[in-house]
Amino acid sequence: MMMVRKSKGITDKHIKVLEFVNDYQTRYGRPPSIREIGEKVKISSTSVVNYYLSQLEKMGYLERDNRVSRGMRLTDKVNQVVQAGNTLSVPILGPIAAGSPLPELEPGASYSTDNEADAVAIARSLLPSKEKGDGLYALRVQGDSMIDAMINDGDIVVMKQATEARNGEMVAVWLPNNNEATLKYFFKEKDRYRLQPANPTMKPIFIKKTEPLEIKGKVVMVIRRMEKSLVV
Amino acid sequence: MMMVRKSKGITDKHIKVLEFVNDYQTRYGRPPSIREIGEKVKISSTSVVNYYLSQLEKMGYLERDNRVSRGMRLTDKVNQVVQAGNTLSVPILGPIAAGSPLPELEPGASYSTDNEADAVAIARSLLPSKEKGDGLYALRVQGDSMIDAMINDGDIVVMKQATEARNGEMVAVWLPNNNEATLKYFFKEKDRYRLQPANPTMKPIFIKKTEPLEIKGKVVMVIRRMEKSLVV
DNA sequence: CTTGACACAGAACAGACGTTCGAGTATTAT
DNA sequence: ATAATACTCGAACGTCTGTTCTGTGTCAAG
Repeated sequence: MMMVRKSKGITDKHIKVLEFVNDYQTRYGRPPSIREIGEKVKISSTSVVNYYLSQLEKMGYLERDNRVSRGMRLTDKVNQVVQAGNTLSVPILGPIAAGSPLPELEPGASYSTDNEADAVAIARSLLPSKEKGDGLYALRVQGDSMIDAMINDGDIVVMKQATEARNGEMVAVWLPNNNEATLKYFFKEKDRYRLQPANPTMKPIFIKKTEPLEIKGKVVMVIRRMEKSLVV
Repeated sequence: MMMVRKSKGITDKHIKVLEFVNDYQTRYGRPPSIREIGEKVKISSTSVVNYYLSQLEKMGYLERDNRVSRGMRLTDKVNQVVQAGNTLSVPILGPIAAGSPLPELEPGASYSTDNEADAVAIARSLLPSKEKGDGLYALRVQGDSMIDAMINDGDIVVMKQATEARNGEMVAVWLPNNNEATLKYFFKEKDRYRLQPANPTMKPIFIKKTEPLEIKGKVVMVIRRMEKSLVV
């Protein structure tokens, strides 16, 4: 009853196909043939595989080159469904500075990487192996305010969406009372939070549990590129 | 006269083939067909292309899957000849610490990445576009001695072989008189060198030009992974 | 019930593709 | 010179591969 149709959406079969194409691609360095897909995804006709591939192309999950054997490649959009490739495209959502609030994220959303200019490619091998790539985003550090976190102006911090943290994890927090964004190691103590700078010579900040403290994400990685030289 | 044979070695044609396969692979996400290679490399017979591919396979530059269309993939060894893929495998040559000398490098050598455990994959898009990957190596920072360079224990510094530097570049230097390795911004002044810490709150070191100072490489990138949390 | 959209199967076709073979030319070693 | 080796070509073969077409069954809407 009613239009409870799944049409227009991705079905299990679609995902199976994408997964297999991705697996095959990473394993053999080339896309599979239509018949190879059919075998593994239990589709007994090449026309049906072709049918699915056309749909996936329309949905933007892959591009096809007509009349070329193995003429297909997965797009970045596939990362929302399946983890693909050696490299993960992490969107740079904006700047992070001490005085400005952190960019708001819709929880669970995957930020598509339409704009390649505003993204960094991270080699998957540098991330924890279980990391799928959901909820990963990056911020560009502005100003010297993170120096006590050993993070410099211009650095890129790769973060994972989170609203809580375990002791010892480095998190991005927003302190409404201080109107301040900061990156610190997080420790929950008796009745307060201890925010410990990465630089061991610096003193921690203590926040009472009654005071507001918003965890915006965990720091996964920090990248500093040295191309442009210091001009002092 | 004499065995000035190029045989057993790579010829221009071989490199042309590898370059094209690599270009095609990065552009289309799949290897080219034998005939596509022949067109671009100006080989008018498929059997000749096959001939070269067999040789390249024997030399270890690529693997082939018999009787499969586009059944070939480049190996890591290709990186020594051609820049391949989205990701560059940079070998970690050893630790860097204040008190221990930096690893010696044979100039111009390309350090093959046999051992994947001792290498980091760097997304090529994070490197300067002209960077080919020769003479790139990485060091794992040991201890807190580089804190004034905003570099932490456990960080990975990606370096490029160099014995000189321009003003403002961050270099790894060995100071024989002090028996110290350090990472600093480099400035040549009238009769001295100024080594400026990345942390603007720290004071520079001055080295008279009469004193020895060995530049071991330029810092290209710093990577800090946060997987393991701080335990204090 | 009829219609139409949708998912799937099977077969057939034409072109793409890897492989092999016979033969020719150039380069080097003996 | 002669033989061996390296390199190149062209063609033919059989299979792989993408495409297309016809047909079947399901299911919901009118």
